[in-house]
Amino acid sequence: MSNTTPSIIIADDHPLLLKGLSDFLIEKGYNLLGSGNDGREAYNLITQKKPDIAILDIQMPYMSGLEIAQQCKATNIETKIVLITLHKEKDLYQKAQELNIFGYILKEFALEEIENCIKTVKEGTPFFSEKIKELIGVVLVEDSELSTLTPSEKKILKLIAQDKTNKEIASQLFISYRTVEKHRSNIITKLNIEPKTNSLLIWAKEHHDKLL
Amino acid sequence: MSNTTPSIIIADDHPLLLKGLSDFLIEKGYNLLGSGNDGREAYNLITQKKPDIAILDIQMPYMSGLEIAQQCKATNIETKIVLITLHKEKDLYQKAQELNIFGYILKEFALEEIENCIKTVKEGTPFFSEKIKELIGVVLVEDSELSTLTPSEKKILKLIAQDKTNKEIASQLFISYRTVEKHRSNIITKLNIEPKTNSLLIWAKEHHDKLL
DNA sequence: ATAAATTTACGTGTTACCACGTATTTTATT
DNA sequence: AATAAAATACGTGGTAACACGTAAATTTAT
Repeated sequence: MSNTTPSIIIADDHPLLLKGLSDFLIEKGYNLLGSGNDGREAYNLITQKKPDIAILDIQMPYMSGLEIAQQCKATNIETKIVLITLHKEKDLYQKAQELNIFGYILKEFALEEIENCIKTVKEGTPFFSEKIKELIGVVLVEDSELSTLTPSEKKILKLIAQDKTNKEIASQLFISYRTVEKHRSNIITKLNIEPKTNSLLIWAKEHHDKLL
Repeated sequence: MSNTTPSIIIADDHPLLLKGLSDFLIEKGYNLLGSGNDGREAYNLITQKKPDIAILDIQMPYMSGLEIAQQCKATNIETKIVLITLHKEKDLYQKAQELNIFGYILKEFALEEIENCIKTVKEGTPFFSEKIKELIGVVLVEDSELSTLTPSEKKILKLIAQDKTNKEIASQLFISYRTVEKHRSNIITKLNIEPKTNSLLIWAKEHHDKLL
């Protein structure tokens, strides 16, 4: 492993957070090349300065941290992306595989964890905290359940989550409402949903994000 | 108005944010008496140092910013509370009236707004940003709908949001399930909910946060 | 081309949700 | 004490959701 300080750029649309992170990195002697207030600024910084590491908020105006990672992947920029966010994003794990995301930090993390993360990522090893890993465990199980559904079943599940009745779904998909009912029944069986009247609707609502 | 610098304490459970705010206030020459990482620390700081202003995160371990404001009100501490948060809390406006909350800052605010807020609050004038005020307009309408519900109706609505069936609700409240049905019917009428089968469940789920 | 999986559709029956009305008891309000 | 509001409960009828089974047409995979 090299001993050179990695070059870093950061971006967050929350001024306070950006200041906190910026001050911290400077105090610790990191080679901070620049900071941006939104996704566009962040992306420009990355393409211009080609930093070793980019620490980015997920939710930012103009471009999200994920979109930036996507662009970097597409244009073969080797900057390692570390995402930082408040929300425990559930489907991030898969995306982390596809894109070049090397780390994931929650904002409530202690400052020391950020140093750990930078150190680890600098050496090319992905860094995900324990809390994240717990979450991923749950998600993987749930996703394996979801993957047993056929395309039509997923489509119907999406519409259920959008408050459609069976009849509405049927007319929207040009099929009989009895077919929709059959699909519902099959979905319930596959997902092992408790046998209560509105449990499928409830399930669909709760997992709405995964259906997009 | 006085020209003395107001004494301030701050608290946030996000280290980065706390650092950002702390650094900023110090750089600007404010009289920062201390900072806390959670609600308990914040409350202790307030009771010990009696600052002019306390800038607190709403969501913190042990004690929320709101609970701290409540305690200060109860014990006649004159510290002016300014809340800072990421989430646009919806029912904050009414509470701001009851408690001694003098300001409300969103974390995405520019740093200058914080200075404005401190200046305004120091003079005893509440500070709420334009964005908050927009939100309050919407909330007041929605709350007026909710306030037409009787206590029992609200209780049942909560249970509906918790995925309970009518029978479950009935046995939990020791009333007939027919009574629950009647309440449901009345709630639907009062809230002007669209006449679809599970629209009440959907409504309850969507407004779940307001029912707590 | 044949087998397997998926989608489509229906029958029958149960339970839950919802509308609308009536009516008694309990709780507030004044 | 009197009136109003809220909570309790039932009747009746309609629609939606769900279980479980059967079965044909279609698509996908091998």
